[in-house]
Order: sequence, then C-alpha cells, then structure tokens
Amino acid sequence: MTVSRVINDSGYVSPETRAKVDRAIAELDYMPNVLARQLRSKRTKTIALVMTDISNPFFTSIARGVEDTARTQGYAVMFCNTYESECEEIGYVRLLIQRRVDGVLLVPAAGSTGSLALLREHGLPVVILDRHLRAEQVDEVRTDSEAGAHVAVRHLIDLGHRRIAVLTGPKAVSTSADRVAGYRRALADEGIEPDRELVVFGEYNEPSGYEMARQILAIRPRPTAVFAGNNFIAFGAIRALREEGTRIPEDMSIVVFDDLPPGWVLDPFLTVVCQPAYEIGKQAAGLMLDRLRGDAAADPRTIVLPSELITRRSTAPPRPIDVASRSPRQTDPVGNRS
Amino acid sequence: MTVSRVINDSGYVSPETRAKVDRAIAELDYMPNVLARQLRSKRTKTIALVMTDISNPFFTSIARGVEDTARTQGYAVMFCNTYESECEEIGYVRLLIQRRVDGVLLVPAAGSTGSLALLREHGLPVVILDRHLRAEQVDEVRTDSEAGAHVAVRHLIDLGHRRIAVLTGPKAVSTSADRVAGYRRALADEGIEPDRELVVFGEYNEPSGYEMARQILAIRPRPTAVFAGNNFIAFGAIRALREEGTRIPEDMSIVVFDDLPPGWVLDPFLTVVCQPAYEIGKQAAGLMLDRLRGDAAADPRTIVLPSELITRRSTAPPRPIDVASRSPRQTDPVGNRS
DNA sequence: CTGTTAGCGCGTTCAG
DNA sequence: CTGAACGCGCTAACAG
Repeated sequence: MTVSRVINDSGYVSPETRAKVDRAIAELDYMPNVLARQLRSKRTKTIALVMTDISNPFFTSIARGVEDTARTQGYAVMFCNTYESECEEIGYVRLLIQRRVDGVLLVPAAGSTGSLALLREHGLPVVILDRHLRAEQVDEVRTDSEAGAHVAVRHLIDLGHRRIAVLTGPKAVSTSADRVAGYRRALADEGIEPDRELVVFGEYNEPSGYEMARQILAIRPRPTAVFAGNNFIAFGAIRALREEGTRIPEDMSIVVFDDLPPGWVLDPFLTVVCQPAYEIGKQAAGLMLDRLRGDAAADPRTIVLPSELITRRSTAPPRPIDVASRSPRQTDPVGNRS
Repeated sequence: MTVSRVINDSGYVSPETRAKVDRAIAELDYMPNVLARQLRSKRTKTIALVMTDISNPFFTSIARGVEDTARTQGYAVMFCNTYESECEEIGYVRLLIQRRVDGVLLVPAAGSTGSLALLREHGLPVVILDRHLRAEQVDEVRTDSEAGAHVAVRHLIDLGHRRIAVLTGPKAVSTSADRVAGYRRALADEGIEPDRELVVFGEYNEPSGYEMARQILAIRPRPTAVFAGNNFIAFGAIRALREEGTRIPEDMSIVVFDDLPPGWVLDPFLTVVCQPAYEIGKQAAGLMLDRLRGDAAADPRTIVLPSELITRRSTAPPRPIDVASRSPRQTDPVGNRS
C-alpha cells in the first residue's frame, strides 16, 4: 500500500493522499505491526544491554545512559542480568540472537569469550562496556581502571600508608586485574615492597568483601589501609571491620572504586574513585547507534573515560604508633552508619 | 517442514526423522527466527515492566522478581522507565503495543489511566504493581500502604510523639494517599488532633524530600517526628535536618517507608516499613503468566502482601523538655553517615 | 506519484 | 507420520 510510504515517510506521496491516509490512521487508531515490519526489514530497532548485576547502582546508571540515548533514535532496549555467570550470559546471548536484536552492549562476565564469538558469527555488532576483552577487536567503552587504582593507592601512600591491602573481584575480570596492576604500580613507584598476602581476589559483592576483609585482618603485621575494588566489596569489608571494632579511618583507611549516586547515602563518607557511569552507557549506546547507522565495518574504537578521586572521610594518615596488631574494642566501632 | 514439528515438539515425528533433524540443527547452529514465529502465532513470549524509577532499589528488586519468574516460563522482559511522567508512560505503552508484547506489568505514574484504557483496547492483559487504580477492574499486586503507615505512625505515637509530620509523594498516587490515610487513622485512634500543616505531598525523590522537610521545619511548634513516604524522601529530609543541626533521633525521630537492600548501607540506621519488593515482582509476574496460560477472562485478582516494621535507631521518644522551637546547633549534626 | 508483485520464515490446515 | 499449500502484515523492487 501507499500507507507504508506515509508511515515510513519514504518515497513520494501527494499531500492529499497523505492527508487521507493520516485521517484513516487516526480514525482507526491504527498501529503498524512491528513484527511484520521487522521480519521484512531484518531490523528490530532493538538493542540489548547484557550486564552482570542490575542491583548495582553503577550498572543502573549505565542502563539509564543507554536507554536515554537509544530512545532518541527510536531504539528500544532489552536489559539482561547475568549475575556474573558465564552460563547465564551465553543463554541470554542465544535468546537475543533469536530475537534478532540489532546489536548487543555487553558487560562480559568473568572469562566469557564464547558469547562474543557467537554474536560475531551471527553478524551482530557488539560494544563491550566497563571491561576489557584481551586480544579482541571490538568497540569498547570503559574507564582506565589501572590509572584509577593508581590514583587511589597513591592517595593512601601520600597519607603515609605502607601496608595497603587490595580486595577486588574475580582475577579473570579485566577491571579486577587492572585495579591490582594500578595498585602494584603505585607501590613500585615509591619502592614499597609488595606483599602477596595483601592482594585478594574474590567476587564483586558484599559477602565476598566481608570474607576477603576477614582474611586480611588476620595478617600480621596488619595493613593500615584497604583499597576495595567496588562499592559492594567495600560494604562487606566495612561490616567485617565493624564487627571487630576497627574504626575508620582511625584504625584503618579505606578507599573504594565506584561512588554511590548522590542522594543515595545520607552523608557521603567514603573516599572513592568515581566513574562516569551514565556517560559510559551513553557513549556505548552512541557507538552502537553509529554502527547501526552504517559504518558497520569501520575500525573498532575504544573510548576510555576519566575517573576521579573524591577524597572524603574514610581515609586518614595511619596511627603514629602501630597498635593494630592488638585487637581494639571500642563502643562506637566504625563511627559511620546507614 | 517437519522441522517445525521437531522444534516445537508438536504432532507426530518418527524418532529417526527427529534424530536427523536434530543433527542438522546442531550442525548448522540453526536458530529459528523468532520474528516469523511471532508473526504467525501472534505471541511474542515477551512481557514488559513499566515502572516509574529504575534507580530506586525498591523497583530494582521488583524488576528482579519479575525477570526471574518470567524466565522460568521462557518469557523475556522489557524494562521501561517513565520517570513518574504520564507522558513517557503513554509513549512506552504505545511502543509496547506496537511491539506486540504479550502483557504489561505497570506501575502507573500519577493519575495515569489513559495507558490502562489503551492497553485494554488492544486486548493486552495488565497487572498493576505497587499502586492501586481506583475503580478499575484489574489484577493488582501491592502491599497495604494504609496499614503500613498506620503501624509506622503508631510506633511513633507509642514512643510518645504527638506532633508528627508526614512527607510523601504525589497526592494522585495511591500509595501517597494511602500512607497519609494510615497516618491519619493512627492519630485518630489516639485522639490526637490532626494538623493540616503537618501533611505534605510532593514527589518521591530526594530533592522533594529536602524541600518538604524545610517546610515542616519552619512550623512552630515544631513536630518531633517525621514519617517519610519513601526512602528518597527520607534522604532529602535527613539532608535538611543535618543542615540545620537537628540530631536524629534525639531532636527528631524519623520512620520511613521502604527499606534498602542489605549490604546497601554500612550500618542500617533507619526505622523502616519494609515491603517485600522481590515478592511483589514475583507475584505480579505469576499473575501475568497465569493469564497468559489461559484464564484470560478470569475475575481480576488483587494480591496484598504484608509489610513489616523494622525498628532501628532513627526513632526514639521525644525529648522531655521541648526545646525544638529553638534552632539547635551541634557539631555532629545527625550522627549518621554514608 | 501510485499500485502490483513477491517474498521475509514460520505455523496452521489438510491431503497424502 | 510427512509434505504441500497458504497466509501472518509488512516492505523492496519494479512497473504504470
């Protein structure tokens, strides 16, 4: 029909006919069947965001950046949670391929490369977010974890800390590895002897943060500062510290990767490396929309966004006399709440 | 083809043929085109969750409940954010109708009834979440806001408070209205004279919480306790209190609707009415799947889930001598951080 | 500028 | 038990 031309605004239609069609559409409250259109055009005007944990506000912000950007171009977004499981991830990727989404924004779970291969096989454009896939030619948007970690640890060193622990996510996730690399470089810069015991890999969640903190608290001499690989790890670590009455920052400084959105916390207390999460989502969606708009074969681009150290009250110089090897017990353990 | 029968496991296929087809499928890494299937069957195996604010963990939990449940039956979920705007909402609803989702889970924005009508017109099953639509025959899943508010305010009264303010969301949103109703009933139960000045409607976000708190802090005699309609409002209110050096709970008690997920806060401090958010999502998805499985014409059901008062440290008896009308200034304003 | 023809890749229906 | 014919609602590619 000519109707198609009117709706898609393609080809020539006389103003009169157009008006007539428009009227009919309004009268019938006609909505074109997108399915049929998609079947024909091979494009669904849908992209997917596959991420590891939607309950993390870092990813929530990314999601909003993606959604807002995609919508400006008429794209819908499907959100998928892998819970950091490679298996869930591949399951979702299959689903998305079947549903013929036009492209996939992927925060890869630990060690996942199979999904990318699968997506490639089916000719789907992919943008990797937040994390880096070694030796893959693919669009990427992230912050420089190594540099961010370097700044964070450098901050601790500048305060006078020498025994600094790092608690982070899975070894196989690039952000974890990079954050540890930045940590190591910061130590090396100052000629501080690295201690393998003080580097702990785990999961990017609260229970793991708790466990890892318990582990490093048992070490003697005890570290005077902790660098937490993300906000959930920090929460777990702080719980462990509170339990045994260690005060922050008097007895232990803590610096964290990822801030919480403003308004989220009653009184921002943690010194953090803040990533522009919304912007990551926005840029990633932008890259994807570029690909979708034509330059599908262009060289892969990598966008590295800056992160920023925000100094607050969870970091301070170490105590002049190290009494940390005794177990202090105070009444108001950490001194920060809710 | 016979292939269709194999894939859908419908009709008779000889084991041999089936084996042959299976082999071919594996070899070619064949994935059926869901679009074509959907076009034919008029079903997309997709439901949508339209909510007001994905950055609120209450809705994030609901989203997870929905997703987990839908996936068990092979349904995909589209998440949509309306930012509490009726206009965005109707836009999304149009999009979803066009995309032929099988059903819509809706957290209606203030006063929205147009969306529901539109969805009905197009024969889409709808489940309303969290909020109540007056005079509509439709499936609903929510908690009893009136009862929850009653318990919260009753708790304050039991502590000895008499001048209690309530800060809540838009008047047109049922949860706001119900929470105020519960508040009023709790006062009436004890024969406490209601004061219209102490009831403030606004938005369910941080800035609004701040503004509303400023407003009630100017009232003399000043209230000794605040009931906040949701967590974001509480955050804003607490910021206002801190700014002027009012301590919680010494100078002002505060009780809040909605808890934060465990691990979210360093040390849970707020006394809250906790709603089973994940369960709301789960039940709503369950209701939808029921409809989709057949009983489309069954009577609408309403599921009301219980909420629970969790008493923590933000509530205490009012100070014996009321000095609240003077503006106290302390060094450690609120005494709770991060 | 408008209409016609021919599928997109499936599932339904009905003969083999 | 299997295949052939047909159509879901739309658009690409041509004529008119």
